[in-house]
Amino acid sequence: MTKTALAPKYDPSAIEQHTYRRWIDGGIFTASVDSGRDPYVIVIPPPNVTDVLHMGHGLNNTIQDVLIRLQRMRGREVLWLPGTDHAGIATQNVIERLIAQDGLRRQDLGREAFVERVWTYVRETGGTILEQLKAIGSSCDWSRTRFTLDERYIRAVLETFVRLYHEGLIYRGHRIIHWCPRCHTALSDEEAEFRERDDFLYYIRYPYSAAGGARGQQGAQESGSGRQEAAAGVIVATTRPETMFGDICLVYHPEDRRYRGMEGKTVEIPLSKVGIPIETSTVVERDFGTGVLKVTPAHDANDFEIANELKGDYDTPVIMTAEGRMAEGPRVPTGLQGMDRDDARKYVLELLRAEGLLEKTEPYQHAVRHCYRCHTIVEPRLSDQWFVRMQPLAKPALEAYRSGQVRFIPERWGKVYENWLEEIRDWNISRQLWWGHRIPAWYCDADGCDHITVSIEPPASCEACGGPVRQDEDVLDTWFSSWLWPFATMGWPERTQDLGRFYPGHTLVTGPDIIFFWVARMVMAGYHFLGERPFQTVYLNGMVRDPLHRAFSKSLGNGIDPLEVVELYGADALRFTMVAGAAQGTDIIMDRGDLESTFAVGRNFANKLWNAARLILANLDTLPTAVTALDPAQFELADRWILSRCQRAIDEIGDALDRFRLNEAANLIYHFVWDELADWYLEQVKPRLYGNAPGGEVARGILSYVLETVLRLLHPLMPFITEELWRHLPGERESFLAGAAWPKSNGALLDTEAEDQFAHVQALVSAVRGMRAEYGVPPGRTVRTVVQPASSAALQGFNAEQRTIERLAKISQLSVAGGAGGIGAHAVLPDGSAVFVPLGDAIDVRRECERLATELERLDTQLTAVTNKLANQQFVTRAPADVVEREREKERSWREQRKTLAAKLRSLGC
RNA sequence: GGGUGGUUAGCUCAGUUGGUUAGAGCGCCGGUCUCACAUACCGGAGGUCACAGGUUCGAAUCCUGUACCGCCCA
Repeated sequence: MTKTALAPKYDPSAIEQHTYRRWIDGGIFTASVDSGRDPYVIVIPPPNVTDVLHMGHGLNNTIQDVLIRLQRMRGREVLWLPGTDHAGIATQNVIERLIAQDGLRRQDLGREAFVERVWTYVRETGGTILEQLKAIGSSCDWSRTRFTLDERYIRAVLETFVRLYHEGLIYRGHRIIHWCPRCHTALSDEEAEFRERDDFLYYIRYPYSAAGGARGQQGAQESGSGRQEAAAGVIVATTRPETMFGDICLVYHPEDRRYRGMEGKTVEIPLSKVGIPIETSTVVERDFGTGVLKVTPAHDANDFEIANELKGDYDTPVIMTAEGRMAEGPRVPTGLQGMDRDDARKYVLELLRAEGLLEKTEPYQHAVRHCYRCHTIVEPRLSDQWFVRMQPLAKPALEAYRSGQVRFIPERWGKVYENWLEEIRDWNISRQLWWGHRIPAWYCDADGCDHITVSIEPPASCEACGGPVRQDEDVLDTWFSSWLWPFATMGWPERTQDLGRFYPGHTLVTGPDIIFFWVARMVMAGYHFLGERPFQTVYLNGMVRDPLHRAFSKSLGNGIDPLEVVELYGADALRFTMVAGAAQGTDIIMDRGDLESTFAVGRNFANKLWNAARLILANLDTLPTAVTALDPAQFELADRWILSRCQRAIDEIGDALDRFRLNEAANLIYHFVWDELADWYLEQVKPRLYGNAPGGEVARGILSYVLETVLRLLHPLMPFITEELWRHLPGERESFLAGAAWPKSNGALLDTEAEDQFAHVQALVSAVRGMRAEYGVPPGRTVRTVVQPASSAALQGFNAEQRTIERLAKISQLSVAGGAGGIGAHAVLPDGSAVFVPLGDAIDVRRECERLATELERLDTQLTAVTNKLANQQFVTRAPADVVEREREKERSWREQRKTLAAKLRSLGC
């Protein structure tokens, strides 16, 4: 390996791109179909083809990469399959905005030219987000990159449609759907999100029609009002007065006494003066408004259903256009025709007020559906659309969860999934867009034939009558293609090698916001088309939010650009910070105002590792001896200690990762590297490295082993820096850390005794440092120290590491013997060992007495508590034996400490 | 309206099945440019674990209720 001196500061920009290039050239990320290894597969949640990387992608893909790199190191045949989604509405919107700059609408271009325009854009920019994923280290198999509009993928989508149609699971339906008047398309239930809105409830009088001859019935008015006009009609409360021109009747509950006998009477719609009857329906909520409901079947889903139940034979008058403007026609007053729905509402209210038909207005908060892409209020609209019959598909998906075939992390999301599937409704998959998979259905134009030909290949003529056909204008919901992602990416419906080898997959990592849109539907599709679950575990990561807990969004400008973070602090710093900061499934808060402190953890840690490695590598000029080839008899206490701690790190980190506790794994490796390796072992080992102490070979062998192990353990989290340092390790090993083996712990190196003894060493050093600081001993000055060990472990530790203790605590001479009394600074270690630092004049006896007295007081409080606990028969008999034993141990040690402390107080004459 | 998550140090958060003297990072205070690292080292301060009840020998952890913040569904 090249032996170049490492820079004193870690500079990620100098190595990241180059390192990524090397991985690619080495073919490390490419999955093999014939390796014979056990596969491990993750399919990426495909980002929109027009997306640019944001922090949410950053977190999501980092988690995937950690899992992928771990399994790769564990020897699995790993496939992380990347790709993008054509994102019908979103992408079409982008291009429409683009051509709008030239004053063009898509209709001006025509369908073909417009779609070609989108393709041009997608060819130019579609790879952007995938390139950005490389900047954060994602180890995807780029040779298998897919797009939902790849030729083969289109084939899979069409095949799916045709099959489901012939199975009776896709049908054409005439009903109210959610319509976005801005995007000009239908939406599924999931795509029409509820949002709370502060609105008004308008109480409108529908006068009795003159023709109807209804006379002064006491009707909808509050009894107290007693106003004369009250007699002249029925009052209806609505949030949408502008839709009243589409009313077909008014309804009240048949048991509502207030309106008894009104059934069959006629009122007229204000302004338009169209006469409509009054009916009854049991679905009316009597408590709402006045208890009378206006029924507008073409513009409200509930009303549509109510209308279907009514006895009378009614039309469903449509009074609004696809653009959300008031329609032309006899029902809408001419002054309103062509007016936008919002303006129409204002104008209608104005007119009603003028005519004295607006009884009252009250504030009303309610949830209104909005388009999930452009946030425009959705317009319920009656139309013909294609639907998927969901119940039969949901069944196996539900069963998969209940039987544990598909599990969620965190578990609670499983209930959300289950609940949605239980109450599933049919899925509207038609989109009135141009960008997407065109629906493979052809309508017959022949007179009297209403056959629909559904096939993958365009039919020459109607398959029923041979008449001329024309294709459905619409495209399919994007999710109708992405629900096939786990297998369509692998070549389905062909039985490809990839499909045989890599389906089913293992883990899906995504956000809880798309459990319905995507996760549940993928499970359905997996079972329906392949008879198997698409993955076993769904890991749902949290969202990235700002300090006010708001999701990052472009309009708020509160987002953090991951690429900016990569540039400033490096991809590893970004990754580590995110993983360490995001506990399982919880949101992560990041402040764009203070990037420095937000990412300090990761950046500082990378630099720490870099420098620890720099120290070690600088001393490995000769090939170090393997740990297993060293003579254990020559190990110092610290050697045994670090080796033992290292084994625990291996086990604990592996365990945390297996449990998807990525943040625990991050914190474990952090503390092992920083607190144990750097702060203690590297300090302990220096004399041996610098050659003035024997044992250099042992030290170098162990350092080399520990560093190598650390690099392996840390690689999934911080791939770049570890791969770079890997190159500098002397000796023969795997050429890429990314392809190297995950470490296995060696039970023979576990050494509880060494850990125990070394803990006493650490305690002593800390105690002396503390006393030095307490009395302001200058850092350069050495002190004498006398310690009286209270346990054999302490005694052995102090003896074994006397030189270390002296060096780290700046002690001129450490006496491990009795007689630790007199004027000076005093401390007691957890096991009761007494420490004495004779500071002579520097000591203020009164202050020392106070300090020790405080200590004693604290001990007494604790002792009382533990003594009471142990005196409690209930506790001793009911608590588990090991808990009781631990309490006894505490009491022993505190009593010991107290004894020592009391003696010190006496000797100081306090 | 139903469901669900949260409320722990100034800030961001850990705390697995109830058994700690409640932890971390950042920030703060004091001291050090000690030959790997000032993106560092050493020492330190800081919390009645939202509130009120309850279960238990024992509650940050379990139960009930309240308040506030969030998300999902209707």
